[in-house]
Amino acid sequence: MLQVSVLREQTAHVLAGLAKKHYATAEADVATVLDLDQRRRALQTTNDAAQAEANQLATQIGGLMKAGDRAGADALKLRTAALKQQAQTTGPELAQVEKELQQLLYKLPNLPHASVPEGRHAADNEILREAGTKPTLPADAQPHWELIKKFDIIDFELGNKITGAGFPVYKGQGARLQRGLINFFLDEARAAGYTEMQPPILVNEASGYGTGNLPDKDGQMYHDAKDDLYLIPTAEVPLTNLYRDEIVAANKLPVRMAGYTPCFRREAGSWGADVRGLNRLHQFDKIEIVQITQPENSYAALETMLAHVEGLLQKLSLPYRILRLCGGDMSFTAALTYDFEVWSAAQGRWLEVSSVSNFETFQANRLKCRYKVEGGKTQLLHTLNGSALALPRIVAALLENNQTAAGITLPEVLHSYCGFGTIG
RNA sequence: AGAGAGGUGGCAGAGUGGUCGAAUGCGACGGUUUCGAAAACCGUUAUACCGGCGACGGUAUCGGGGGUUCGAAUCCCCCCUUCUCUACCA
Repeated sequence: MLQVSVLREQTAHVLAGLAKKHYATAEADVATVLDLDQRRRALQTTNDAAQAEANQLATQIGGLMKAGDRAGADALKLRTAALKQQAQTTGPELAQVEKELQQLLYKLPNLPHASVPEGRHAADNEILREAGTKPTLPADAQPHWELIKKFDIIDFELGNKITGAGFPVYKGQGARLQRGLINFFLDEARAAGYTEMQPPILVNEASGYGTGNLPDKDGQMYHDAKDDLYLIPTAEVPLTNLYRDEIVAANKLPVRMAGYTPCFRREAGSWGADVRGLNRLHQFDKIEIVQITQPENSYAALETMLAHVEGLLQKLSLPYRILRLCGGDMSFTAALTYDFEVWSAAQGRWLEVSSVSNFETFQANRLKCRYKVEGGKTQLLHTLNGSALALPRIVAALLENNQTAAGITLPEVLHSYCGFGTIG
């Protein structure tokens, strides 16, 4: 959520940013925000003054009552009754204006960083670099959805039976590969200075709002109506919300956390042709890294996260490329996002396996996540996160890129983690 | 899941209708003292919003929300949560 003060003091900058994100009704919405803000402040000034008078009268009445002057007290009560009546209209009016303001602010996306390229679609993303060697596959190479059947390691039919589409069952070496990858990613994160965390995978409504998943993406999360809890779409939600309503001590900064969790996404409306196999699932495993930093350090932190993810892909010997997302393709909450894609050789396409973002104060403002600067004033922190990494597409690329007549040859680094070097 | 008891500032812990944003202690910070430190003493020590160039003033917040009242930390209702006992379970 953007800060009203920023809209008020840097209106032109805000409008330019929203335009870069292709937010259609920027002019009108910003004007409305400013208008609501002005009305809100005027109403609060009026209300506060009335409340101050009422408080003063209440004290006087108390004094009169104690002195036994019932008539005097009753006289003052006439005035408080009038104030009360006034409050009955201005009070709800203020609440209404605040609510409208809040709802409109929830609708406005974050402003993009200066380095974000112009553009509307994925095709406009800037390719930062490409690395690794694309493998030359044998003539009878198969896509991963065939390979998993051939080696009997991931079973979609069984998942259909016990749950539904998009909930695969990992079997034998498939399950062990999952476990090995999870451990590998967690160990790497720990070595890079991230504290391993195991959060709940159901969160309450306030947490959904804190990271910006609500109200924007309400339909994308699984929701348990009975207890009003949401299944997390990413560990970003519980981990970042650990710092909701906190004033973080300066010596605890930067916060660095890593967590493995299953992730749940309804993917409403996006179930289509090119989402076969492991490309898109309702449940998948992911290791997420989260940082909370002082504003002046957040872009340096983003670079370290980028380097960390890049190192993982290099250790897995997967060909990859890094994209800087354009304004139109970035998420609602991000100020700057780098996507990592790996080459899925049999599909002949790039698969997104990680998204690393700086949210600046956008989440922190909702979260009320702050620290104290010199002089004792509180200031919003910056939040960042990235996948390090999401498993299914990594598995897809590992299977496709490393298929040989003898089976799937796993990269060296995974052998000890999995307890085997070859699938098949 | 049933019964009972609680949730107050960074922590501990008073306060059961008015002068309470809240005693006291601890901790932390600043100062005095000291060669330095400890001890002692003095002082400071929540957050958000509104008004003001500022000094400062105002409003709200005692788990959350609603209500009663001129006035609520204190009374009433709902929710969340913690502890004890019972039940259950990995």
